[in-house]
Parts: sequence; C-alpha cells; structure tokens
Amino acid sequence: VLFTGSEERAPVALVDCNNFYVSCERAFDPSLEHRPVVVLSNNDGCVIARSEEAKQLGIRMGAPLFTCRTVVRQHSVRVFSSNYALYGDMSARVMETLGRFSPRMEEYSIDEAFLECPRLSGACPMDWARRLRAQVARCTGIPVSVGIAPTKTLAKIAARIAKKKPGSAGVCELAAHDDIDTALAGVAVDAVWGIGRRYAELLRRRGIMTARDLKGADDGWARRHMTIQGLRTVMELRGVSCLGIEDAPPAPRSILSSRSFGSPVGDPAALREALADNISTAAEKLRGRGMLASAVQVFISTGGHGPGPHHSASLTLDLPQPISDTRELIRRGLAGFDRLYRAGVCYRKAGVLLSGLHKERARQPVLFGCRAADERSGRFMEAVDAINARWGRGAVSFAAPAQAVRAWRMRRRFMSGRYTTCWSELPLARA
DNA sequence: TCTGGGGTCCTAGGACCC
DNA sequence: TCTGGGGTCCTAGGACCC
Repeated sequence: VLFTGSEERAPVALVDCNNFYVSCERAFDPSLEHRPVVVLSNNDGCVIARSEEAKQLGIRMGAPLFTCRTVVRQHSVRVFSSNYALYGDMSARVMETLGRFSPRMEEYSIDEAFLECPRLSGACPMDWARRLRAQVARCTGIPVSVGIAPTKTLAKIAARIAKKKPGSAGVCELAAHDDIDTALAGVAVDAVWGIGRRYAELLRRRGIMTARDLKGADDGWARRHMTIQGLRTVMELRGVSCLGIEDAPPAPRSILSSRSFGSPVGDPAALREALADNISTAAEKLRGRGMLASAVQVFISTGGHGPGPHHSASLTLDLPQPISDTRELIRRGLAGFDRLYRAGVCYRKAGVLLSGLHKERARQPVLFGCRAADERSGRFMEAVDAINARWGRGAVSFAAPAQAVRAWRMRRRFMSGRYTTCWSELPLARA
C-alpha cells in the first residue's frame, strides 16, 4: 500500500529542537550563549552537536575531535562529553510541553516530534506554531523550529527553512495553495528526508539536483532504484501523504547495546567483562519493556582504523526458550564470545543484539520446563532492577566489578552535571 | 595518539514445502 | 527430445534516520 488516509487531512507540523544537545548545556550555563560550543559522541570521539558559532568556524558534523584541535584552541570552543541523563530528561520535558498543543503526536527522535495541527477556529497554523514555540522556550529553555505542511516529508523541509531562512523567526508553513515548487527548488536533493549519500549520488548522476527535481522524477524509475520507500518520498513531495503520524509506536524488534572502548583491549578477561556489561544493559532495557528475547547476537570488532590486525566477528545464538534473565543471557553470550575471540588481536568495540522479542505475557511455556525456576528467576531480576532503580545503576552488577576503572570504560573528560536528575548535581543559584 | 550508538525497512536469494 | 508452479521463511546486506 503506497498511501492511506482521507482526502481532507490536517496539516502536519514537525517540531525540531535547534542544536539540541548544545541547547541543553546552554539551558544550565548562560555563559555558553553567543560562544562556539560542541558536544562529543561517546568516548569523546566525534562532534555530534554544534552551536551556530561552531558551525561558522567550519567544524563539521561527525568530525573526529582530534581533527579540530587547532580551531578549538584558537577560538576557545567549549567542548562537552555527551550527557544523556541530561538530554533524555530535557527531551521528556519538551515532549510533555508539545503534548499540550495537539491530541496527536509522534515522538520521532530525542529532539523531534510530528504533531497533527489541530483545526483551530479563526486562528492560522502559524499563530499556533508561534505560541507553541514560545511555550517550549518558557518551560524548558530550548529553542525549536516548526515546519508545517501537508505531508511529513514537506514538513521536514519547512522546518529546515524555518531554521535557516532569515526573518522566518523559527516557523514556516508550506500550505497546499502556496507555491511550494519555488521553495523546493532551493533545497538540495540530499537534504530531503529519506535521501542519504548513496541515493543523492545516484540522483545527481541522473540530473536530479533539487527537491523540486525529485518531485518530478519518474515513478517507475524511483520504485526500481530506490525501493517503495523512495517512491513514497517522491509522492510526499507532491503533497500526497504516504506516512501517517505514528502516535502509538510499535514494540521494538531488537535491542542493541554496544560501546567502543576507552582504549584497545586484547585481554580476553577484560573483553568478557565489557561484553557482560553490555548484556546487562540490554537485558535491563528488555525487562523494562516487559519483553523476552529468543536470540542473542554477540560481536567484537577492532574497527577499521589504526595499526595491527583487524578482525570483526559476530555470532547469533538461538535460545531454547525466550528469556530476560541477565545471568542466563551473559552465560550464553560469553559462550559465543569464546568462539569469536582471537588471541593477539586488540579490539576496540564489543556489543550485543537481543532479537526475536516477545511480550512477556505472550510467553509460551516449555513443555518440560520448570515453572518454579522461571518464577524464581523473574523475582530475582525484579529485585535486582528495584535495587538499581533505588541506589543507582551498577549498585548490583554481574560478572564485572562496578567500581573498577578499566581500559574499556568510556572516556568522558568534559562531562557537565546531571542537572535535572541527580540531587547532588543540581545547579547552584547564587544571590 | 585520537573516528558513536541505536534503530528501521526493503530486497534478493536460498532452503524448503506441497 | 522433453524436467512445474506457487508459496513461505530466513538471512545477509544495503539503504536510511537521528
């Protein structure tokens, strides 16, 4: 099915937080205003958020920190490690505020949401967007851009225009009766939602350079070369809605936990620890969703950079019955690791993927299984989760001493406080 | 010296079934 | 000489998103 829905569809709004991670840091540290600020990926590896001032300095998205050392020093760029406790909580506050503005909303990512524009008597969507924008700023301190259009793909473009075009004051509407083509002609094809690097290359070779060109692309060609999703993108650009607002997100199909190491690790005991730590995290997430996994995939990798032999390997283990017990998942996962590990190789990353997920309530008992043992396991993990919820992550942990400082632990040299979720790190107000 | 993490969807091709 | 047709399920790989 290419598209669904009625003729008279309400316009869609995309609300996008500006430079979200940087804005979170700024909300608690006004000295960061009007200065270049960047936030780094885990392990302080790459730049993943930049203030406008940092963009002006030519710092690229995804640039490894070591490649920007000079500009950082010369312009006193403020650098932060990523602080997901803070960003996650700030995101929840933004979403809660947005929820008051529409009965239908999809939390699309940590810093974006699609909202159905409510039908307002006598008020235009632009006024609604301005009020929403002011309210989010007042309640959270986070600046947002709002794009309004007949389809999600066009709303993404409108939000981009709202953010970039001088004088738009953070809001932009591409209404059905407007001259949308002129706006689309100013948007490079690789800026369209759903068009990544590979497709952009393919399209440019065919002379399709802008969103407007893509809108006029041949349907059959798009279907053949960019799958059904590519065709949907083309239709959405034409104002035909193919993507609805998913206000009840489907249950996840897999849960992944993986981390690069602070420094390379060759010692199998340390690798097992790191893997056990990832499995713990994934299993906790699994139980938090009330789900069970029926397969566990473990992987280790050296990455493609640096000297020494490179090695990447993964192994999927099917479980005899769906489980969520951390101990059993670790036991299975480590048995898999032992088959993957090569002596003398320095690894940079390890992780686990839980798949074949089912709701716990839908579990089918094993014919010759032991119900009492399953119940004991369930109560045991409940107790562990309760203790960790109360006393902090890692209060109880498996197979890895929680306090030890180890080579595989993440580097986070520029961490700000957990201002909103940790009593001892609340910001101080001075008289 | 130093390069993130967590997801989704789609397709092709092979195994297997009747 | 001549060797079917229709389907499901699974996996790997490739594309995309933030």
